[in-house]
Amino acid sequence: MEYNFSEIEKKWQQRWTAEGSYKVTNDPSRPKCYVLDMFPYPSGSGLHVGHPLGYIASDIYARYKRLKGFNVLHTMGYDAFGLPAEQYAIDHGIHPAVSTDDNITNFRQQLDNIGFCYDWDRSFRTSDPSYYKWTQWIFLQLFESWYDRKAGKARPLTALLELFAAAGNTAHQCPGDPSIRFDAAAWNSYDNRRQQEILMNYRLAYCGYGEVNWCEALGTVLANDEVIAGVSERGGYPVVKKKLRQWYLRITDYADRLLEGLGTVEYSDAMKEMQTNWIGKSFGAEIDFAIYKAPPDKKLRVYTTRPDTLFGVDFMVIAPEHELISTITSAEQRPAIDEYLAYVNSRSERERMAEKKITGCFTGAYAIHPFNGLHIPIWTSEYVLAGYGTGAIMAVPCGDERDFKFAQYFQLPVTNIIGDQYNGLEANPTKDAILQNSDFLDGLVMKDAIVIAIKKLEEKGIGTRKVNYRMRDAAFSRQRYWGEPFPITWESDERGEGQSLIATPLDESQLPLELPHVEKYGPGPEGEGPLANVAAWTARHLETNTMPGYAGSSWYFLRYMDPHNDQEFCSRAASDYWGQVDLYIGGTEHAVGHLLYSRMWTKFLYDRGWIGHEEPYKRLVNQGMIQGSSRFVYRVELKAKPAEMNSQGKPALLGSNNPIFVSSGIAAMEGTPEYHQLITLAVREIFNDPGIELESITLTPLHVDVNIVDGVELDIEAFKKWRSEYANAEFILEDGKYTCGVEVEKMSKRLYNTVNPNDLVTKYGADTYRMYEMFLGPVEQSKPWDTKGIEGVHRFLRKLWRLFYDETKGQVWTTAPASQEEWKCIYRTIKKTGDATERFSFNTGVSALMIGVNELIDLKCHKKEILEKLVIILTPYAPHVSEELWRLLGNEGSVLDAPYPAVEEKYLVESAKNYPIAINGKTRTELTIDLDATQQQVEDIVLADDTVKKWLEGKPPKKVVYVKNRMINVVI
RNA sequence: GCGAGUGUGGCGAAAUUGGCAGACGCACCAGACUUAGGAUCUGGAGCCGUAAGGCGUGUAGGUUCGAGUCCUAUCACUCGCACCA
Repeated sequence: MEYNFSEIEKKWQQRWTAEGSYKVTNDPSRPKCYVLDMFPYPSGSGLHVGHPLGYIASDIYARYKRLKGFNVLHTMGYDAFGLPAEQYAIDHGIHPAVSTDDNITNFRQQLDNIGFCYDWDRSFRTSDPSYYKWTQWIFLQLFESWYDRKAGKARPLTALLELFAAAGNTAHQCPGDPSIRFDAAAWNSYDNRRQQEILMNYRLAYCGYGEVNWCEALGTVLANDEVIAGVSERGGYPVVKKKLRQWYLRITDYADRLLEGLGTVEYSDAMKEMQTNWIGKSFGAEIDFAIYKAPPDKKLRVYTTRPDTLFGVDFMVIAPEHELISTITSAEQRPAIDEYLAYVNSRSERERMAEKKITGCFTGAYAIHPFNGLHIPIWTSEYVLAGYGTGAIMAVPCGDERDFKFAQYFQLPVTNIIGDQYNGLEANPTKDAILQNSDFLDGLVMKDAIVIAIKKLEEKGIGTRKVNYRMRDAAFSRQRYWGEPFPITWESDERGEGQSLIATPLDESQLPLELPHVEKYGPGPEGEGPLANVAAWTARHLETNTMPGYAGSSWYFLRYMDPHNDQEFCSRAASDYWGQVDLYIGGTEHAVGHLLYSRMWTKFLYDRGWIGHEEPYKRLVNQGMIQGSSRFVYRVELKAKPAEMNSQGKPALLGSNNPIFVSSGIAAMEGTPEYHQLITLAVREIFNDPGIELESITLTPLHVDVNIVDGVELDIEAFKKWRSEYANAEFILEDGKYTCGVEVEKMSKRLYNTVNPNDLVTKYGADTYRMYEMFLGPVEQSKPWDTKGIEGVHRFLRKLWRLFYDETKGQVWTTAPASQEEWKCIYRTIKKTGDATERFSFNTGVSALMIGVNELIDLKCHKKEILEKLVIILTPYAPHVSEELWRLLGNEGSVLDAPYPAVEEKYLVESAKNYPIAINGKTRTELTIDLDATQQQVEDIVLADDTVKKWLEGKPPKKVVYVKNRMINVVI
């Protein structure tokens, strides 16, 4: 009876499904564990071996926790809405609903093959109306809520209305526009249109005009995290700034709590760092500078984190978009400024990013230093961004690199306020220097001076302490088809003014607002979404934008807890039971996008009392990326010398019809005489013509499908079949083999370096495949895929099988009682495997199992009472073979619910230890000594040893270091 | 430029706290069984050296009885951010 993995796996997958073995119930009487994968966008190219890495890790952990007695929630769904799905559909001319369907079918089949323990009854896709009904519902709650900064939490808008009616907004500054101020009387006098305008500036989901990242090629706006270096993350198309009406999430109001929350979760430091940087909190001051010869109410307000350098200011720089620029520019500078602004306008975001040259222009205006009255020239330059701080800075060239370069370029004088800490050649951004030339700050260390400067500025009423964030409110609308429609209609106000439409929420009873099926989903008119082309849609005055991809993924983890509830997004009982996700596994690419948004939504739902916890993911593990290991063949095109001219008198091109490939070792010699000679000889043989002389050789490396390469050796027959044009290819070999070149690249179909899990499962089985992915190395680590080692893991499972059944002898397991040594072996294995699984060190978990099996083979142990424990601890890693063996041993229930064996420590305690004996730190010998030996006993034993005596050469040792249960070191 | 991370045999890696460096596996070598072996089993193996022994965790220092692990400097690679005042 041999290990027939394909039969075993098929059998158990069917039975587990039929028996509902993975069905999870919300059972508050049992301890819970929630293990979640970042759900995939079902791409058209299906899964390659890189994708399941995290899924296998979480599956092992989920199964392990189940054996440990936890009620484990583990399920899977699809992030089906969004730009990639729509783009794929457009590229392939298939409706996104159809392509998404097809892709999901394919994904599901691939996932099922690997044997995951998902409760598929809880699965959904974000594009299901029954799901996005609740995405829309949460959006409406965001729309109807504001952030009460005093209370530090979101509250319903109705509470704000009461506050306004009673006391205006004096106690609750308007987050959207701080200049909006009114008392109760004013509020009550406003008409509905004005009141709605004001409320829009408070809503957590709001609509406004703003500079957005507009991508013409994709025909939509993108969030900041979807734009990389001036081009779109998807497709790499140019992105420009454009003013458009957009929906936003007021995530900036959650900036502080998103930062604080990082202290309560277990994410990697790198992940926390990325989020912290993205939020970009900085502490500083806003300072008002009077402008020379300007009316006193026209002040130049700058933001600085270094108010201590106030006396080092040599010039001011304002952003080209700054509102003051038109009013302060002097007559003689006007032409230069106009020209400069035109130049800035002509530059795309991309150009600015790519070529960072120093540009700028003097406005002709001067600011007045509030303490020494000096006149400070005001410049404008691209390097000051309109969107951050006040869009204006005070430039301190001796302390800031950019200011310094600017000063140098325009030959502006530099004031030194830090003495010999400034060398005149570059700026020194230190905070530790002692200030000079700084009036009341003289003699202070800079970091202490910051506080003092702010205090003085506040006293004089020309500055205030100010916290700034780099993070902007998140753009929340897309001018695309394949997303959740906004449950919003645009109603004209009571005066029927077409220009001032009021965003009006649909009633909850009208949800879900279903996405209409359309045949064509091209862009609508004037930057509007495709829905603007749907007459039935526009007739209802419905919002024509759709929500971005991250809307549905911001709360999906809650839906798994209560997936079929059509009264609520998730009952409070369900979310209270399952609580936080205990383990969340996914890639780093979602570090700032998805994770920040879902953290914000969770905090919001918590604020409003719908759930009881405010951080969604307690522990986050980022699986590494599996890179592709590409293989290359080297094609040569050869030009023969004139002696070989053909009938037309042109040099013959050899290898253009029947391609010729040289092995990588030969290709590597390119350019050497040996290379030329070797190829010439080979070509003479191929064409059976000893007269051929080559004039030139052109070498082209080409990607070849990794699946027809064994290690680096090309399967030539498979290669000829791979492409019809290679059917008659010729090969110049090395040692009778064709060796391919190797390079590590991203895994992608285009590079022919993808490996499909299905192929490996067919060849070795799901259990082998699962274990091999884990055996590759730590989950968090990125590494190139290499199929080579999978045989070793497969061999392990076959060796395991032979502990139970032998090909010739049949059953070899017995019910004989186990020996002391066998117990010791199994308990050691249980301990090591369990510990490894607990700390996500799945590669060492696999190796602990291998060691255990090797030892049991050495012990010739075939005892049921030992083997059945082994089978249980193997279950998380290789569930199919474990279940099969478990049943063959005569057990009744499923191994999936067997109790994880406890470690009996008594079998593991030792009375003596084989100590390494080191001389001066170098191990020279070993001695077995009782664990409770005293220092004196140890010294006596060690010094009597022949090897030690030899090294001592008769002299007494300086010292004998004895660390119990570790080692012994003799110092000479 | 700034921030984070990683450097260990031919290869993937291991070494929870400073205590036998290289577990486990791949590839490799030798042998056994075989008509055969890309099956299976047994054994070998970091490098140099016949051996004794020496050298070994990117490089150079340091702390320590003892360093892959801690400290300082430096190099290389990977990732993230990139005019954020």
